[in-house]
Amino acid sequence: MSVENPASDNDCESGKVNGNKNEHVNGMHNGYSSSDKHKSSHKSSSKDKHRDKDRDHKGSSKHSSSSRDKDKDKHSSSKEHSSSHKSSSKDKEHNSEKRDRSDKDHSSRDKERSDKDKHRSDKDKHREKSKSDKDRRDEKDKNKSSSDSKKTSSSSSSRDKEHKSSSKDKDHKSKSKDEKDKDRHRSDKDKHHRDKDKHSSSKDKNSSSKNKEKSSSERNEKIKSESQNVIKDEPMEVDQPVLKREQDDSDEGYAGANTTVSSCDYSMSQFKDEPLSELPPDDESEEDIPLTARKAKKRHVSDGEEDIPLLQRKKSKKKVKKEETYEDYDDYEEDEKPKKKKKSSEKTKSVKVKSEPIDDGISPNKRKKKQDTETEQVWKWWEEEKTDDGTKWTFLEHKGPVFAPPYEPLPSNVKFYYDGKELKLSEDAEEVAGFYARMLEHDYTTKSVFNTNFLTDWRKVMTPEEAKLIKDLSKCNFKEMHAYFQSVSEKNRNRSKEEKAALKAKNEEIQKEYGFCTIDGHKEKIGNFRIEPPGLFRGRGEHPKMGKLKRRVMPEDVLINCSKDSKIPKPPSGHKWREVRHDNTVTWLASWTENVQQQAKYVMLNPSSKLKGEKDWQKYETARKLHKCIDKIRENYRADWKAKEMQVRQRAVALYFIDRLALRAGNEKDDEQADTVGCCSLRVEHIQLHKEKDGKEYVVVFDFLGKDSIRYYNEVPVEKRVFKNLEIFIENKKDSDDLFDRLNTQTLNEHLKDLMPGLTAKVFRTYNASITLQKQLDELTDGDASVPEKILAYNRANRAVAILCNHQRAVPKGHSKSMEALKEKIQAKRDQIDEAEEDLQQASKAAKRGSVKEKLACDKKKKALERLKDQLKKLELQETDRDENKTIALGTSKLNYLDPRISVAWCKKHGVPIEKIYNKTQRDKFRWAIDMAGPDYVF
DNA sequence: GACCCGACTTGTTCCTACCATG
DNA sequence: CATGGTAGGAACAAGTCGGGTC
Repeated sequence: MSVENPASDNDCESGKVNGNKNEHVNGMHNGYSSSDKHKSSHKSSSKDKHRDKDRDHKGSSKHSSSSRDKDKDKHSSSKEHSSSHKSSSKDKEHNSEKRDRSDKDHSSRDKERSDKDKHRSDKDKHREKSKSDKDRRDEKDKNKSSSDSKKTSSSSSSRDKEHKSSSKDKDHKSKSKDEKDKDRHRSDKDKHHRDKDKHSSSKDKNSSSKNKEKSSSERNEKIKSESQNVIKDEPMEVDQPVLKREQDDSDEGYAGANTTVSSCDYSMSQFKDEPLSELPPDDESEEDIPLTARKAKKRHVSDGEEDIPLLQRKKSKKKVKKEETYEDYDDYEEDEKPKKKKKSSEKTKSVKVKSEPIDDGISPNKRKKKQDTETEQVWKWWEEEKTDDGTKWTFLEHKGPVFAPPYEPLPSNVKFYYDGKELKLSEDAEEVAGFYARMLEHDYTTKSVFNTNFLTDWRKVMTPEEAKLIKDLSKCNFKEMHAYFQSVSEKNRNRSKEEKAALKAKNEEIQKEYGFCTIDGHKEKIGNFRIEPPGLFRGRGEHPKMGKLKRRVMPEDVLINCSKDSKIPKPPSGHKWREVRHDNTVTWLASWTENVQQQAKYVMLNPSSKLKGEKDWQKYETARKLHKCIDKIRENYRADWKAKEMQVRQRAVALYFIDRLALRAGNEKDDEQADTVGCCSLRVEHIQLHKEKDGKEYVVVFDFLGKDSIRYYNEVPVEKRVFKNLEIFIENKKDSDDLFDRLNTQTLNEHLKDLMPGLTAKVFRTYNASITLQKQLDELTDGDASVPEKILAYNRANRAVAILCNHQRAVPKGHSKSMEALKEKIQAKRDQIDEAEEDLQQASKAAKRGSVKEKLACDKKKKALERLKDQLKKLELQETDRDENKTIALGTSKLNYLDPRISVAWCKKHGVPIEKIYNKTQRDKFRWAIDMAGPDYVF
C-alpha cells in the first residue's frame, strides 16, 4: 500500500473536524480522519497508521510501507524524536482534570483501605501460618500498588517520556484516554486489592477478638491453600492459562506469582541446555521482505521446510474435521455418548417432551397453533439431525421491527436559552437538543470531542437561522429541558399501580406480536425487535465519534428478511421498506445501517433460539476439539520460537500470549474508532520487559487498552525464549510501532486453521476459559460442603475465569456503603456470639456441677451458639463473594465462554439446583446443555 | 492479495422491577 | 409502606472472522 501520505501539515485542517483527537495534530502530522480519500489508505492497517504517524512525526521523509522494515534502522538512528513532542496544554489540562477526578476516588478508597490495614496486622500473623495466597496477594498488592503509584506519580517522567516520543496523535490518545482510563482501571484494581485488604482486615478484627469466625476464614484459607497445593504439584506449564491478578485473589491462588514463576522455571529448565547465544540469528533478509511478499514466502515455507510434523498433524486433523458434524462429535468424545443416552432416558422419564414438532413434515402453521396453546413447549432441536449446508432456515415469518415512538415536542413552558435569551427551537433542533439535555449530568458532556461532535451534528438539523445563531455550546442553556426530563422520569417512576400494569400489558402485547417469529415451524423469541431510537452516539473510551447524532431510523432504511412464502411484514402506514429479501443463508430478520459508524445493525433471534444455541454448542465443541490437540499446538509454537523466519517467530510468540493470557486476536482498526488493541495489534509501548521484577525473572508487563477501552494490566513472567524474542521484536522500534509487525489476525488465523480445522484465535479464549472453570471447580468444590459454600466455590471458579479474560466492571455505586452495612451486621453477629459464648461457659460450668435442668439449658445455649455461628458464616460468605466481585463481571464469561455443560454437570454431581447458577434467561439459553449434560460430563 | 464489508459474537453500562429491610 | 439495593435484562457498542471484490 502506498501509505505515502499525501497529507502533510496542511492536512490537519481537515482533520480537525473530528475534534479532539486531532487537536494534537498540531500540524505535525496529517489528520487522517475525515477525508474519505485518506480513509482508505488509513484504513489499510493500524500498523501503517502508526507508522505514518511516526513518520510524520519525525518529520522525516515519508516512507512507503514497503520500506517499512527499513524504518527500523532509521528509527534507531533517530531515536530522539521524543523531545519535539509535547501535548498541547489543553490536553494536559484535560488529563490532569481526569486524573484529579480519579485521584479523588483514590483518596476515598485509600481511606477505606487504611482503615482496613490497621486491622490487618493481627490477622496477618494468624494467616501467615497457612501461607495462604492472601499473603502472597498482599505482597503482590504492595508491588502492584507501588508500581501503580509509581506510574501515576511519575506520569510526567518515564511514562510521559514514552508518550512524548511517540507521535502526537498517540500522545494525545494515550494521554487523555489512556491516562484516564488507566487511572480508572488502576484505581479499580487498587480498589480491588484494597477491598481484599479490607476484607481480610475485617477478618482480622474478628480474629483479634478471638478466632471466632475461624470457621469461614479457615475454610477460605483451606480452599486457597488446597488449590495452591494442587497447583504446586502440577507445575503450570504453558497449558495453564495465567490468571490475571490471581495473586491477589484467593481463589486463584495457584496462578499467581508462584505458578507463573514455576512455569518460568519450568520452561527455563527446558531451555537450559540451549544457550541463548545460540538463538538462531534473525534472518535479516527475511526481515526486509514486506508483508505481502512475506506471506507468499511463508506459504512456501510452510509447505516445505517448515514443519513436517505440523503437516502431518494437519492431515490427521483435517480428516477428523471433515467428517465433523454434530453426530460426529460422538466420534471424538466418548464422554458425550453416555450422556446422550442418559439424556434420552431422562427425557422419556420426564416426558415433558411436550410437543416436538420436529421432523415430522407437519405444516408450520399447525405446529404453531399447537405451540401457542402449549405454552411451555421446548423444542429439543439438539436432538434433531443437523443440516450443514449453510442454510439457516427454510421458513421464516415475522412482523418486522418496532420503531421508536415519534418525537413529542416539549411543553411550551420548557424553554431553551441561548446566550441568556429564550429561543424557541424548531422541532428537529429541539429533539436533538433534548438528547444532549438528558445527558447533562453525564461525564460525556465534559469531553470536548463529545461536545464538538454534538454541536456539529446539531447544527446540521437546525434551521438556517438557528444555525446562524447557535455557534457556541457553552452559551446554550439546557437546564430547563434537563429538569423537565428529570421530572418526567420522576413521574414515570411514581406511576400508580394501575398505570404500571397498563403499561406492562401494553408492552407484553407488543412483545407478543413483534417479539416472536416463526422459523421452520417453531415459534421463537426474537432478541431485539425494537429499532434503536435516535440519540447521541456514546462510544466507549476516547471514541472520536462520540456525541454524534444517531439519527432516527425509518422504514425506508430497513431491510426485511423472511421467507418468500411467508406473510411479509407490513411497513408502518405511509412508509415502505427499503428492501425485502429472502436470504436463508443469514439469521437476521431485519437490518439497517446506523449512520454514525456506517455499521449494519440487525434484528436477530434470542439466545434461547435454535439458531443461536446451535452455534453456541458448536463453539464449545470446537473448543473441546482444541483441547484434544492443544499439547501439539503448544509444542508447535514453542518450537517456532526458534524459527528462522521472523514472521513465524512473531506468530509463535503471539500465539503463546493468546493461549496463555487469553488475549483477543487484535484486529486492525481504523482511525474512526477508539485506539484499542488486542494481541496482534499490540504496540511496543504496550509492553515492558524486565529481566527481573519483584524477584521474578523475565517479566513482561502488559499495559494496554483492550476491547471497550478496558485496561489490561498484567505482569507475567514468561519463558526466557519468549522474552528474548520480544527483545528482538522491539529492537529499533519506536513505542508506536507494532510489536508484531509481521503479523495480523488473518495470517494468524490462517495458520491456526492449518493446525486444526475451525481453529481461530478466539477459540483459545473459549477453551482456556472453560478448561479453567472445570479445573477450578474440581479444585474448589468440597463435596461435603453445604450448598451455599458450593455456590461460593462456583462463583470463585467463575471469577477465576473472569479474571483470566479481564472482564471488568465499574464498581457498583453503593458498594462501599453496602459493604459497610454488611460488615456492621457481621460485627453485630460476632458480638452476639461473644455473648453467647460467655453464656455458654457459665452455663457449662453450672451444668457440670448442676442438675439436669442446667444441662439442658447448656445444650440449648450450645445450639443457639451454633446457629449464630452458622449465620455468621453465611454473612461472611456473602461478604467475601460480594467484595471479590466488586470489579469483576462474571456475566460475560458465564454467558459466552464457559461451556454450560460443565456447570450443569457440576450442579448435577453436587446436588446444587441449577437455578442457583443460572437464572431464568440463562437457563433458557442453555437449555440444550441442561438437557444434555449428565453429572459426568467432562469438557 | 489487499481491502472492504457483512454477519455474528462478545462486552459494558444503564435502567427498572422487584425484593428485603427497617 | 417507603426506601434502598440489586439482579436481570435491554440497549447498543465493539470485537472477531470469513468471504467477496477488484
